[in-house]
Amino acid sequence: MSELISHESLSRKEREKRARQKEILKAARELFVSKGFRETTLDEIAHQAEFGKGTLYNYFDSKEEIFIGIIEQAVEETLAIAYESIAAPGGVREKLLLYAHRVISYVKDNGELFHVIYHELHRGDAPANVAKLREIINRSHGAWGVLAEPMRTGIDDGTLRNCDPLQLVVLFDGMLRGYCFQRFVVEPARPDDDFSAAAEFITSVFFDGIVERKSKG
Amino acid sequence: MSELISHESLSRKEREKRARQKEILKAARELFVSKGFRETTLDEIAHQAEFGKGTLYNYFDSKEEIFIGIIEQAVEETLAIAYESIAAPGGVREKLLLYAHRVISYVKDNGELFHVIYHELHRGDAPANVAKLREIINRSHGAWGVLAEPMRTGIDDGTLRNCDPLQLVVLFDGMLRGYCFQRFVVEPARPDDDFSAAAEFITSVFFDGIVERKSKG
Amino acid sequence: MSELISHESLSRKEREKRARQKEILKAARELFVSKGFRETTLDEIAHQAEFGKGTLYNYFDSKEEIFIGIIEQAVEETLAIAYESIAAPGGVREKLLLYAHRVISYVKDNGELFHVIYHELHRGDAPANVAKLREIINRSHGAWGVLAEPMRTGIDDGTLRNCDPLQLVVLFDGMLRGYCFQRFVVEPARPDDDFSAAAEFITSVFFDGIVERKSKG
Amino acid sequence: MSELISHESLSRKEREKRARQKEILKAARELFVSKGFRETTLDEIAHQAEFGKGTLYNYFDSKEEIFIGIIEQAVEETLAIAYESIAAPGGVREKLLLYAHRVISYVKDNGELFHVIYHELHRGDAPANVAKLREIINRSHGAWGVLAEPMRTGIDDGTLRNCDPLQLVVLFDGMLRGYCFQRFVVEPARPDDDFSAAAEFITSVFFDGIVERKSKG
DNA sequence: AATGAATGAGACTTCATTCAT
DNA sequence: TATGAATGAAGTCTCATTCAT
Repeated sequence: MSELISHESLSRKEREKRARQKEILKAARELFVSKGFRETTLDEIAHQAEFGKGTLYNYFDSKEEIFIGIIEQAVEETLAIAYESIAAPGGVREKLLLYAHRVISYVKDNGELFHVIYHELHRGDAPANVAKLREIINRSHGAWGVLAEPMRTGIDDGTLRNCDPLQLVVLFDGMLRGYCFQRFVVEPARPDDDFSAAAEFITSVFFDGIVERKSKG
Repeated sequence: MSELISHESLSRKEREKRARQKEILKAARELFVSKGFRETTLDEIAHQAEFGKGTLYNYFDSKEEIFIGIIEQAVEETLAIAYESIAAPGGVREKLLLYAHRVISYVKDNGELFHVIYHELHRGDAPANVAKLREIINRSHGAWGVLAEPMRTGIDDGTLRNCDPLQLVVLFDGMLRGYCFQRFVVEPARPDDDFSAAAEFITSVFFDGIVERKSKG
Repeated sequence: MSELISHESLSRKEREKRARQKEILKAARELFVSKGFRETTLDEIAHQAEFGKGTLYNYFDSKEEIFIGIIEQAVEETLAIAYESIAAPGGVREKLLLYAHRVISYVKDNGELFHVIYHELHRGDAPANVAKLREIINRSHGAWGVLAEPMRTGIDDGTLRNCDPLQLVVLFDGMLRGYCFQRFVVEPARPDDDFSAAAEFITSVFFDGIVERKSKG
Repeated sequence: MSELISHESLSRKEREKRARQKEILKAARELFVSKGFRETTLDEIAHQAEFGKGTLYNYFDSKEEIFIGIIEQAVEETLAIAYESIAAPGGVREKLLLYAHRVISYVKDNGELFHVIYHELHRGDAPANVAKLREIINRSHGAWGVLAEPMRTGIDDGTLRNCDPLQLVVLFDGMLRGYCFQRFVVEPARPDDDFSAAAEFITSVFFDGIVERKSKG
């Protein structure tokens, strides 16, 4: 029994540590997103997380480790969206429609997170953690690979034009990011409108193009 | 006459001042693009521009003013691309194809410039120059408006689907940015391939969609 | 009876407390000697002593108190060496020879302990414990006084040159420290050689000088 | 002529830089000696040197570089003393007597400088500059080698006992350091007495020993 | 007009000490 | 009593900006 207790107590400690880490990441994430990584000070993070400055160092080795933690979170979330989407019932179109939905919601809630991340990731002065970052970046781009699968299926069964499926994913993703940027960054004040319609419109443009087709013959 | 002379001399001075400013902007631009705004020091800019550090302050009031100068340059260039594109002969499709060309070349040559700019522009703690920046941002988004014109024409004459033309521009631009990001940031090492083909492919997807059409039957 | 019990229990407690203090001092001493006082953290001491960090404060009021404890130990040991030496059978020469032996062994085993202590003791910004430190320092220099006794005897009975006996002790001690510094700090890698011979040589130089004497003639 | 001017101006700049470096070293040296290296803050050095904190970094890359600068100074001075001493007219005894004089004066003026230096030099966590420090340390011990020369001469011509000359230097130096420690550190308050007599006494003990010799018989 | 040495606010990080459990 | 998470003062170092030359 003492074993159980000790096990439980260890588990509780570990759980509490994880919880604190998440709290800190949450606070830092908000600030990083609204101000950028370099522009956010540890004092601000500590204040936002309602901890003392030194306490942060009990959970992360450096400011950079906090940033890496956030990136890991975001990458996991991105991958989750991709996997959820391809698990949707139906064909490619249905899956991408769901993906569009999810991405728009995600960006709406998380703002410029990806912008900040890309900004920091792709710079020359990558710090000591090059190896870890490389791995994370690769995982991140893995989301494209996940979505490429149903695309390939569509190509193989003759539903879609014959071309590089990864390329197609990139273009679709590009349209989504473009939309989100214009919608949430350039015109953030506009009241929420129908994001479902937006997702459908984008998906429609991607599959059918923008040329008007006199249906009927 | 002394007025004339003084006027001429002032004019020469003015011209020289502009020339110096451009040199500084050129140096700063290279550094900002490769290292980011915060990470570039005035020492580095001064060294790259082959001026003394103090001299920079004879041409710009602050580091931020230099950044604004670069943004202005970039916005002008972006607008120029938009105007050139819509001036191309032919219909919407030809104009957008040219735009795709131009954007890909531009990003290839200027790297992450836009990334850095967006990163800095859309931050909460915009400093004293809010007004000036707002104006620049608006001009920047003006490029979308320029491209929206031919789009509207296409819609009006029934060639294109009936929808918000600005929205369409945003999606097309998004595909281009997505492609460029994947091509120049994620896979920068890949040898240059046929960018014309890429531009045509993207334009084709945009106009015709990705669905395979059994032409005729 | 309860008094007795309580007294006994207190006594046991007291004994245990002393034991714990010694354990802590032992751990701290090793670290202070190899890393210096300022460079050793309480975390390291706690880990080395296999106690929790907070527990240390049940036995010492501050990091500085730990250091003082170590100094006290060292001073006691130094005095012990002095007293042992003068208790040796024989005359001044035999006593000092034993002292040389002891000091060399002690420095060999305790490394730079004295160096660290002197370094910390003789600083301008002596903290709150000035009084206590002064007292300890005086005790420490007392070792010289102890050794001065047989020296004075030698002077009085005409065996040694007539001069200040304390001065002589200081010079002899200096030679020993010089030897130890060169032997254990400058050339620590050299394999152990005959320290007895060294002690004898030093003692011989001190008593007889370095001038070659044509014995007899 | 412009060449000459430019050459002169460069030289002036260089000279001024050296002068500033020396000012900073002077200020830092005083503080390091009285408080120790770790205990002296950059703010204090800056204040003592009457410079802004940032200015120090125009002349030294880090606090550690300042310390290294001081060590280099001290080592040069030590070597100078050694070389001056062996250049003195007369035999070994006269040379060592001069050395004793010089060392006592030097320690009187520079206090615990060497103590601080040794303390910092011989520790485990030697920083990045291991190579440079090693070289400096070796130069420093070179002073012993310099003094060993006349010692060897004395041995060779039969004046001195046959033994390792370096060993002898170490012992003589030890006596001097011991004397200085007792005189300037332990009893700093004592009014200046006759240091010449002290130097002569120490030299006499070293050469002749402390045993009373019934001259004549 | 050109320069770069001087400046000090502010950044990240460490660590002795406290205190709730 | 034993613990170690929490704390914030204090340390080193950076860099945009100023100003005397």
